[in-house]
Amino acid sequence: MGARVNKNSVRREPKQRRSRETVEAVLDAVVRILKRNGIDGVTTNRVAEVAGVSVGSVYQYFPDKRAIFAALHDRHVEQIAGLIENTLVAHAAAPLDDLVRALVEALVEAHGSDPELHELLATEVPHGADGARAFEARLRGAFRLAIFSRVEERYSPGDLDRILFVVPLMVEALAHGAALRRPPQLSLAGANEEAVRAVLAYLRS
Amino acid sequence: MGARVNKNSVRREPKQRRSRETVEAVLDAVVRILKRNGIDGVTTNRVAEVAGVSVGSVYQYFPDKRAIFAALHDRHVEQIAGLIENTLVAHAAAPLDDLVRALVEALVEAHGSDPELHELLATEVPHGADGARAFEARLRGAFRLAIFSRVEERYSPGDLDRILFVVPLMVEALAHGAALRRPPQLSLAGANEEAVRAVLAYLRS
Amino acid sequence: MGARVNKNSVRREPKQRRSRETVEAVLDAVVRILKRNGIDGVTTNRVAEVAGVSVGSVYQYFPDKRAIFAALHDRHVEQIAGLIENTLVAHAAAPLDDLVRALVEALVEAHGSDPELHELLATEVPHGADGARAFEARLRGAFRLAIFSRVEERYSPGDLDRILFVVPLMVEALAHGAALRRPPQLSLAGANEEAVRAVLAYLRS
Amino acid sequence: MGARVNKNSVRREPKQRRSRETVEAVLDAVVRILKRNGIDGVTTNRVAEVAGVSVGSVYQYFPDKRAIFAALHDRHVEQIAGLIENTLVAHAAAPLDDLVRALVEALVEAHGSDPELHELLATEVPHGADGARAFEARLRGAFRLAIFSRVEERYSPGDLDRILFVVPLMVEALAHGAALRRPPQLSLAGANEEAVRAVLAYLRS
DNA sequence: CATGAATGAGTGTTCATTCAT
DNA sequence: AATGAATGAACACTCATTCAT
Repeated sequence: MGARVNKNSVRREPKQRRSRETVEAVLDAVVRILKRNGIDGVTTNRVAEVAGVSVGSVYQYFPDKRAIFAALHDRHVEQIAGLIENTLVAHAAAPLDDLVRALVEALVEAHGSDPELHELLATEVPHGADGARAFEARLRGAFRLAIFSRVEERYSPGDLDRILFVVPLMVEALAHGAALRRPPQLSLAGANEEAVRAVLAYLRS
Repeated sequence: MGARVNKNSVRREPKQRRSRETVEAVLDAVVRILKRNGIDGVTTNRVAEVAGVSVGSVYQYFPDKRAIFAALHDRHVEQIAGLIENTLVAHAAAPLDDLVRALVEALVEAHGSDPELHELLATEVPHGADGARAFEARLRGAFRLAIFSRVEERYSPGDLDRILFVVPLMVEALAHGAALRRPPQLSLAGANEEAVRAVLAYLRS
Repeated sequence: MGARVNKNSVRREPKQRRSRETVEAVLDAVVRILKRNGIDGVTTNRVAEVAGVSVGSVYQYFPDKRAIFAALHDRHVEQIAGLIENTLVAHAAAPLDDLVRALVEALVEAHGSDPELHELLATEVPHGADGARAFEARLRGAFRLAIFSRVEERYSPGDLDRILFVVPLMVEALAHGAALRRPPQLSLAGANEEAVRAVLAYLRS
Repeated sequence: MGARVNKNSVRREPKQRRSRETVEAVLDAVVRILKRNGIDGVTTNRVAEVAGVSVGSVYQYFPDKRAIFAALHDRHVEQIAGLIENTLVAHAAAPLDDLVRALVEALVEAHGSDPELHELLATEVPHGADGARAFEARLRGAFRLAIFSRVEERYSPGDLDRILFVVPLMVEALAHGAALRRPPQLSLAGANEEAVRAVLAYLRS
């Protein structure tokens, strides 16, 4: 029986791994082309070529071109949300100041590590309103977790709603701004610090 | 000489008015199509048709398709910036609380009055990184004006840079969020209020 | 006034002529390719090339590929129907024998003059059931005219329906057969003659 | 020896049965898809799926897609020819009138029992000229048998050729017409009757 | 023999752009 | 300037066919 399970799993797993690998390869190819040639360079044939698969295979995994972009956005959102969740776990026992600082820094880092990609994703790669809303909701979920897990903080449900409305938007906007829209006079560290201050000022008000 | 100037002006003005009208008609046509058929429905030929001009005329005013989108974003940015500037003038003598509240409300109103368009502009209509940066810079300019004009507030240059980094991003993000990303439990007024609180908390910190 | 009419007509006519010419060119191109490369050689791009126009222009006149085939069938049907109507006019005063003989011969000639095309049209070029029915109806209309115009023949409405059911089918089938499905032992003239005999035998029964 | 033959036959037969079953399944699948989705819905992959076999298996039995269509036409021709042969056997001793009537009715029935399929086969499913000629020849063969078998009828070889040219074409055209191209005023029975009359009128002339 | 994932040549079609009128 | 028919490069996508398992 154990053998059977093994047999099944060794049969199914490679297929699933293959799938994931292909999907990742396609998404990476899109990113590479996006950076090299801009959105207009992203043709399904070129994506396939750069990903090292055939066009047909691309269409095995994505119903159409838009779906590729949607998946790219999803992957990105997932990365950011994962980052937040990790940060929260790592600072579960730390004072609020430190958590907020860590969160902001993590997001700035996320935006800053590949600013070009971020810009591209936000400004050129089409993503329906649903995608944008999903991003917000995912972020909110991550933050909800972060706040719930802190025993010392106690909020009424109404407070929680308001905080979960303000904080994700603030952190995302300031982190994005720190990485990509900093005015020339402001250093990255300074922007970072100011973002942390703003969030803490709100949380303490 | 006066005659010449007059002659020129009567000749040029109608022409310029004609130009502006055509440009506006084209931009409005894009918006209409965008809402009805999404970004993929926006073809230059259809834009011309809906605008009531010929394709050729569209190309008289825009070098290529991207330029149309760029102009659309520019118009939008200008509207928002104008709004801010108007609000600031109207509340030049008001207490800071009131100004901030008015600014937030004005932006929420701007986003909320045609949320569909906003969403579309932000998520579907391509706009290079330059466009996004220009938006930010324009907003910053409007806010700088708002702050400079208040004699009672005095900030060091460093403070000013930091404030001009944080506030526009916050206000824009929270107003956008209040109009379009509000969690179900939160009323528009509640979101408004919370946004104001957040901004004031930061400014007073 | 006459000048105005002229002006209008010289302006509109060339456009209409242009249209018809393009449509004919496209249809002729399809026929040429069909004979040279078979149905699989008929690609819209090749059709355009052979017709001496751009693909875009082809799509100005035909909504899609099937429409081209439909138009080809229509043209063909019209040619045959026209042939029948001409024959009938030319033999309006002739005895019935002669008319029938002339009709059969005209149709055999029509099928036989370009047998390859006929075969191709019937066997390879897709044409929905509607097309086939339209062909039949058109033929029936031509024959109805032929029979009505002969004062000497008098049929009850029921008879007429039956004749108009049998004769077009017979004539078409036998003429097609004489041109394209003749058994080896039978000469074209012999087949012709036999077809005429069959139709007359029926009409006299 | 007998043993060997047996051994071979028990081994081959199931295989052959399997083959026939697969072939039939494939052809039935084509018919089903044809009716549901038209000729453009007929893709080899879908055919395989609907037939419940793999694409690979389809290619085991058919060298390419056209061969599937050819087989479909062949099967259809065989059904009709078989029908004629059966009818002839059943009416071997009947008067000519009855035989002709039975033949016409059998063919009308054949066309009428699944008119949609017939239409599709004739108008959409490509079948090279060879196929059409083969159909004609097969029909002719069936009729030749029918005529030879009647001892009472005596025709000269020339007569026979002419009859074998006219009758199959007439019967096929009229039966097809009765089932699928009847004018609105004419009942199926009436069309039937008229077709019989026409054939008999010819045969007696 | 059977399978069905993978292939990639090739297709129909669109649409930004031009330019003769 | 304005027009809009014509262009044709380029694209998204399909599907007949293969072949490693």
